Amino acid sequence: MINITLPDNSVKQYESGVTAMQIARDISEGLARNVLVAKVNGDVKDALMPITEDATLQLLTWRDKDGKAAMWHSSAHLMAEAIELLYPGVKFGIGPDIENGFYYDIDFMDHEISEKDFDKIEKKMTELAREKQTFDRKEVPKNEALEYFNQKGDEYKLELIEDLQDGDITFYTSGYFTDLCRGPHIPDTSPIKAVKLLKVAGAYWRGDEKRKQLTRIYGITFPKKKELDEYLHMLEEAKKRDHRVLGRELELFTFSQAVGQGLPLWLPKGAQLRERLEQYLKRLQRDAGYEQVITPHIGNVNLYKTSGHLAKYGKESFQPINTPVEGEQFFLKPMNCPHHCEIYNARPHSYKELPIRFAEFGTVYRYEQSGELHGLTRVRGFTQDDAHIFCTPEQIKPEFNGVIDIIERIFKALDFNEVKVQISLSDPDNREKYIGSVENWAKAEQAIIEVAEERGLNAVIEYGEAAFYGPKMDFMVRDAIGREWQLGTIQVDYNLPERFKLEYIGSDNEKHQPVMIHRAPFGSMERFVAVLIEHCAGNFPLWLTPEQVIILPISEKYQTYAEKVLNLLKKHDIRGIIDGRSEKTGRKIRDAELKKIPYMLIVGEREENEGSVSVRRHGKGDMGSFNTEDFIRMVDDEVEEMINVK
RNA sequence: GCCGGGGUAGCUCAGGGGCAGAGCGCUUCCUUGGUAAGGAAGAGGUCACGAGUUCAAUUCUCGUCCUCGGCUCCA
Repeated sequence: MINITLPDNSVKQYESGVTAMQIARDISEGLARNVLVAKVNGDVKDALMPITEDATLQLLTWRDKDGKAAMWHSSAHLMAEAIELLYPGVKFGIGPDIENGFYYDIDFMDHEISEKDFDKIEKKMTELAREKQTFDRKEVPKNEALEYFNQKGDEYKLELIEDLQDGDITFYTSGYFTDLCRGPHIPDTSPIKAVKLLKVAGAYWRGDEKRKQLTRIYGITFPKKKELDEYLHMLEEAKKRDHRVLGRELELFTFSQAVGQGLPLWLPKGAQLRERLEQYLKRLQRDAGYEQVITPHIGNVNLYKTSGHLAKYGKESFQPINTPVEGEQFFLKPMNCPHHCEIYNARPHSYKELPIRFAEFGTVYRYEQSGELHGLTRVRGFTQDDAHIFCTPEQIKPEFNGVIDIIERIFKALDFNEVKVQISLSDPDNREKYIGSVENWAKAEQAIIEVAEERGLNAVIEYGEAAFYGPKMDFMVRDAIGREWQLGTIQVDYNLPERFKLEYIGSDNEKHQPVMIHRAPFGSMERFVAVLIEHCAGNFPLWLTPEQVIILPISEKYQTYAEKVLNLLKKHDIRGIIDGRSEKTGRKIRDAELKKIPYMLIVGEREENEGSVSVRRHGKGDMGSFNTEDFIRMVDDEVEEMINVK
């Protein structure tokens, strides 16, 4: 007999060899129907795998992340089975589950495949799923495994098996399809009720661009049709929020072929919005002891020799600018740090001055690969909300705290309420790839971990993810429809202080090297605005939005009164416009709603007589009549509340 | 950079070897109104750019640029 500990800490005894499925059935038939896989002593296993020793057991269903993963991985097998039946002779690469669904990389040989074929494959998958095919696991000796795929003529699987140890190889068979697979899988195909193939794309075998490109088909499955519909609705919603579409509709930014790929042009409304963001951050930074600096857009090639960037990125970036002077070369700056180091070096510093914080909205240029460019999230010219903090090793911790204060204020002011933090530290088994002393790294990493703990940040620590020059902390936000975006970053740097020979005189009258901290709460203005647009679907917070108020006179007779109201708003720094067209009120309201202007003020005879405005809130409807002064106070209060959140 | 879609009016898109199309938007006129589309008329195009095939190319072929979905990359 073995002891099985369930999540509620109750312990049950079973015969050795019992399966998770049997235990589930023992608890309730309903649970057994929903079990997809099981976590046995912390490892996710097939629900039908015999358990032969004492174990903690957690039964996983569609509600669990690992349950979904198993379902989608099994769906990848199901898709492969359908494709093998429809296109005999195709060869298979790998087919894992991913965050949303699964894919399979397939060499279709002579078959042409496109989205037009999805319908046929989906139908076949649904048909096979209804057969309630079981996923049967089998351990296979290496030579047998090779023999199987040799006969099948699948060189991709053969290559995968070559890399595996004899004894570690398992096959899963479902219906007519057998695949090399570690598992785990769901018990049978019956939970796969709704199937949708999403897109087809090319992907190199093993991610190597020198090797053959396979066809990758992405798909997703659900246990209920309704859930699939909801998912597809979410995708539609995401499409509507696409910042490239909203950016055009709301006249925020554009691109021009004539100017060049990946070089955004900010339109007046977009520039206004961006400037407001910059002003806001500048104010926070001024209060936190930062000093603004301004540096040129280019730097002499020698600057980048010193920084080391030339050797690493020179060929893959924008090429140098030549001058009439033979041999003189300048580079567009790909980052602001070297310039800021030179500012630091402009005169000697005492320890009493530290920390020194230089801030600059610095525009930089990086030659990103053409296929990587995407709207405002990935561009070739962008502005970082950059700052560099020069401090002593002891000051790392308070400086991190100060930066996090700023980042948290910003996220709150912009309604990003779910924030995750990733702390990237060095790989303890691979010390030699990092620059800087072991003691300094330990000190900095300790400081970062402590800060995260003391502040109760929702943080994960990743060892080996640090840059060669220092550990870092990255901030991820979840947007309104559940997608995660990486925004702010704080990075410790031991490299540039060394390369630029940065120093300060300590209390011991000796020279010491300061630590440099790079930080950008937004990341870049471009990327941040893109994420913000998609987060709020273009409905910007009142304090930030280009036009806060639109005045809608009922008819041209009230144009003068509308102008009077507008002037009053202007005096209180409220941004507004008048829709003076000879259209009906219904029409003006509709257009203002589509332009996502937060407040609509309808004014006619009644309002003119009373000195009032009829207020309509975007997306919410009629709020009734307000004394104009009261309305102004309401707007002021709403703006204050957003900006001054603690 | 690589693979695969695509580029026709400001936007969304239809069309197709021989007169360039629709809806929305825009302009003008009529209408002067009360919480999501009032009516009429009009303007607007080198069919991305360059070459080739053809009596004739927006349409077919090739190249370039741009764009979209992936892959790779990301100081």
